[in-house]
Amino acid sequence: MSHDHRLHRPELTGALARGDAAFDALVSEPPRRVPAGATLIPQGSRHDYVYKLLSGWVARVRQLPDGRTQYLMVFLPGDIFAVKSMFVVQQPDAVVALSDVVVSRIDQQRLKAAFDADPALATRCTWQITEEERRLHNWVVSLGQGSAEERIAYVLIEFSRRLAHRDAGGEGVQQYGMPLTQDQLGSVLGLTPVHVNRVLRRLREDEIVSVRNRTVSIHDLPALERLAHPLQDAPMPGEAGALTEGVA
Amino acid sequence: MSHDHRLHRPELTGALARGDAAFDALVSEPPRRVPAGATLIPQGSRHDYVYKLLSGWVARVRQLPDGRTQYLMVFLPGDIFAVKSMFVVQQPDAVVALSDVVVSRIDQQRLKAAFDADPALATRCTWQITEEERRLHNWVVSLGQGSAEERIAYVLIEFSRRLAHRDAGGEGVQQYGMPLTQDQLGSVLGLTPVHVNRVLRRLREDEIVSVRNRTVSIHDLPALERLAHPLQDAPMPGEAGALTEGVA
DNA sequence: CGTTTGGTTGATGTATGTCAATATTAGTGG
DNA sequence: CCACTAATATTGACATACATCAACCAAACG
Repeated sequence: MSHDHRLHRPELTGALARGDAAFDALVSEPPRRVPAGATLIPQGSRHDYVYKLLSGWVARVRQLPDGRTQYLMVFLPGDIFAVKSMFVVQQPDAVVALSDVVVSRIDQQRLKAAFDADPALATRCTWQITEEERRLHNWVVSLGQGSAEERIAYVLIEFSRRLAHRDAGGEGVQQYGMPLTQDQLGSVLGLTPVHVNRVLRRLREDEIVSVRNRTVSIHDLPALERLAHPLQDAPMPGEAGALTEGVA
Repeated sequence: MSHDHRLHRPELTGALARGDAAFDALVSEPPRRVPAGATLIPQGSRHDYVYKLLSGWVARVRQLPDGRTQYLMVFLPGDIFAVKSMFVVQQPDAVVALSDVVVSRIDQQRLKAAFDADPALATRCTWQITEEERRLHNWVVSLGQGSAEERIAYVLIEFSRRLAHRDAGGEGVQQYGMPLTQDQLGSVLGLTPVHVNRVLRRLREDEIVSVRNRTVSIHDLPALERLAHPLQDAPMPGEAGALTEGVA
């Protein structure tokens, strides 16, 4: 968990790190291993745990009564998810493992007690939701205004940034593993899998990105960013910059 | 601020009410009156206040560099907004008044201090973000999967419910004022204003809802709910499972 | 090896966008 | 209260991005 100092309040850095540690300290059970495709939280069920994702990819999914499916959020290692458990009885969405995954979890009641007792932990949890909200805002913009091409470019860049963030704090990574199938990508993007396929083909033919074998290879990052550009948040000063490091 | 006991944890009711009162107690300046169309928070600016909306409608808006516009959230009286100010330096989106509005506000630093000192207030703030997140999830589903008709039906019902919630706690209200222009509705829904117009005409001709004069009149609520149904969150009652099992 | 799952491609349909003109309503100042 | 203007709403003709349907192919996999 790290954050961009142009965006986030730098005075929180310490509290966030302490909150993160406090979270880990509360974990009592050993981490759980969950295979790809498994459901961590079934949709509509009562649920009493909050999770931290240690490795692998996980997604929040909503299935409509008539079968349509929308992915609402993709979580990457370091993310805390289902913080909502502290506030709601039922999770209105399922959470599923996109790849083999390792998570640790805490009972919501224990966590809520600690939340009340430790402001740093409260800050860390609230920060996580705030961060999710930011991503959701971008998501809404993407779905509401973006063309298929823009949405795809955007999501591929977002993944790259978020992954790089953790590993290196660098600009983004040009190649990364991405367990989503084209079908799932469609459900993330609100597009048909065949349309996803066609757009990916075009991007590949134009030598911008290729997505093959669960691997994304960005060949022409500037071009990709140009495509995604209108959807970036905070069109701030110079250019869409890297997310920078934080946290010791 | 009230909540659904089928969804929210009942044990929080007290803390939420206390947190709400704590928020009000922190307000030092008299409420501010803001005229329709005014910008409360400009996009991309540094901002240091958290607000509570006392009356009127307010929205969070994102303007893309090429002019496209997406509304990200509509706030109704009772909502606390810009809680994010406690965590981020810059607001990536503008917040504008959709109607004449009255708000009270608190400096983020004072609020953050109180947040750290008073778990009930922290709970209230975090609850608000959680609630926003829930709405955003529904929003993403709506944009990603809904047809124009479904989205419109859904948004009209959501407004009705949220308004009724506050006033009566009842089911929803059949008639209410709604300051959004068709153009703005389009920016909320990710649709063209002319398409919004056409769909509204159809709904009016079918005697389901009419939107005229900044007033929404629901003539056939069951029909409207039937249209919006697939997009509702939390297929609450027992079943709804359906999503692939597979845990090991 | 056959079966499955995911990917690729074509032909065709449709919901929604675009462009553009006209009507209506809402302000505004005289 | 009227005349003028600017917003907003309405409608039509036409364009297109994306969906749908339906094959076929290529890895992955037991």
